[in-house]
Amino acid sequence: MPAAARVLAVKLNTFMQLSERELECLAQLQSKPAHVKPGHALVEEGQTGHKAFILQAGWACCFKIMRDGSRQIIGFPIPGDCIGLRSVLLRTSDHSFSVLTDAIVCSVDASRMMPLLTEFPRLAAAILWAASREEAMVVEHLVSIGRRNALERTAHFFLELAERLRLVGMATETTYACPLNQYVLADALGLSAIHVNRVLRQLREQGLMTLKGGQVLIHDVEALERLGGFEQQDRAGAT
Amino acid sequence: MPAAARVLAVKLNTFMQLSERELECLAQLQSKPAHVKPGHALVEEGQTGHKAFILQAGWACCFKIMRDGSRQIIGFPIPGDCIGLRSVLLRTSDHSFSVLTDAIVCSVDASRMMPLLTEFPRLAAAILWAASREEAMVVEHLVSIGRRNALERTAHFFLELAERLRLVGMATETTYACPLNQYVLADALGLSAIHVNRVLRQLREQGLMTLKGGQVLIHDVEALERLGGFEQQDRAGAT
DNA sequence: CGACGCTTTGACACAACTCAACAACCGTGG
DNA sequence: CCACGGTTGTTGAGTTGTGTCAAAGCGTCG
Repeated sequence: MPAAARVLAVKLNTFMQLSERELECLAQLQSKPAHVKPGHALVEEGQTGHKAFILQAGWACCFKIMRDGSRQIIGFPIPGDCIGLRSVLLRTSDHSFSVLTDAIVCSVDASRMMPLLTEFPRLAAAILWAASREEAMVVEHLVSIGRRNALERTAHFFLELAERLRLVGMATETTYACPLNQYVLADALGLSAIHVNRVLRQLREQGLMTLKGGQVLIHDVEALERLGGFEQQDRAGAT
Repeated sequence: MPAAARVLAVKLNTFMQLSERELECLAQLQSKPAHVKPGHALVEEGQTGHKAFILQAGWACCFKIMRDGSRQIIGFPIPGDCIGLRSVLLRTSDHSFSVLTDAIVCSVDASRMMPLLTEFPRLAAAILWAASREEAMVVEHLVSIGRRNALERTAHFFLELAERLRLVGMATETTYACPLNQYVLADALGLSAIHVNRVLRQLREQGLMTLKGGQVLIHDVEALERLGGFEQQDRAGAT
């Protein structure tokens, strides 16, 4: 299996042990990894070509654009995450994806996807599991925007990101690279860019965390978790 | 197949034609329908008993409680919807479910769920599809809270609800029964109950819609859709 | 060097929240 | 039958969090 295609396999493996045969199939599903430039849109909302991708390296975001031009970012896929899984199943994509940094993606052949699910049911279950985890993240995001104020919300966001990145070895306990600027953060957190700035300053002045030069530094994990109402998730799978 | 168990089947059938055998299995998965009283909690957050339910009649909501006691409602399952599908796959339930009116539910035997997915792959695909649709709703909700103001958000909410209810024959073009009070609406819309009241008044005074005595009346669909940025969804499935 | 993208800051406006009170509606029980 | 308490809806006044506008600081890159 090509090295790049292995990211997804590693992830699904945490849910259930996959056989040689299943792993091979998973690998065949993925095209040769392709480089993508920042700003490139992988999927446009409303698009009907049922495309899916697996992010191998780099940062991306999925979002919806409102009529007035503002946008809401739904989430930030990190390496190993599926992009546009839903658009394969539903007829059209209900949101857009674009790449934020130089990235590497494998596209997934959607036409081969459905038969695969039928042929390798365990793989289907694993994918269902991955989709569930993704939905859980969206739910947490929804709760955050609905019932946390800007400060709590931002604290929670960076903690959750830290945890996800740690799982794929892209973060230490207290620091990680984060190429998201304040405009992007604003669209994710449901705030204005200017307010994000104010909030980041507060977090900095209270000695909780710093975002500078694309690097997140968490100074006081405990206090930050208390502020953001963050709870370490048990993300192990079943069976 | 018991009449009550058919709700789900009808829904999945809109995605793909299911065989006799598959339908039968689907029916066997569901327990005898049980009555549930308002306020009853079906699933508690953090609970590890992997239970899932299918709502047959009545209204329910799924939500998360914050440390400070406030809550965010994620969504309102309506008849035919799955409750707690994710908690079967992830180890623990990440949010709570409770019933708002007198309701009828079938519980789904989770231990039989996983083997079933392996044995009836097409059923697994159908369930994956249903899960995708549910996630799309959560995403739309997220966008609403993040980037729409109270008025737009409320308009959008009642339109989306109308559309969903219409699919199961519980709404006409312009009216439906809606037993949600302003406190519940507030927790769903990420607002305070008092502000919901003001918003409802505005909608009423502008001749757009009325919520009175548990009945929603849409006076001007077009204007309401324009206000809420609502787009009729194509919800047909693939294959 | 200037242009550009991103960050930072201040002053002000406004949407939504809080608190407090009251009104309408209900089922219950005297 | 009416009085009652509980729930839900309604309204006003004042506060606060967040958005908007405007402008300046700072790096980087061509």
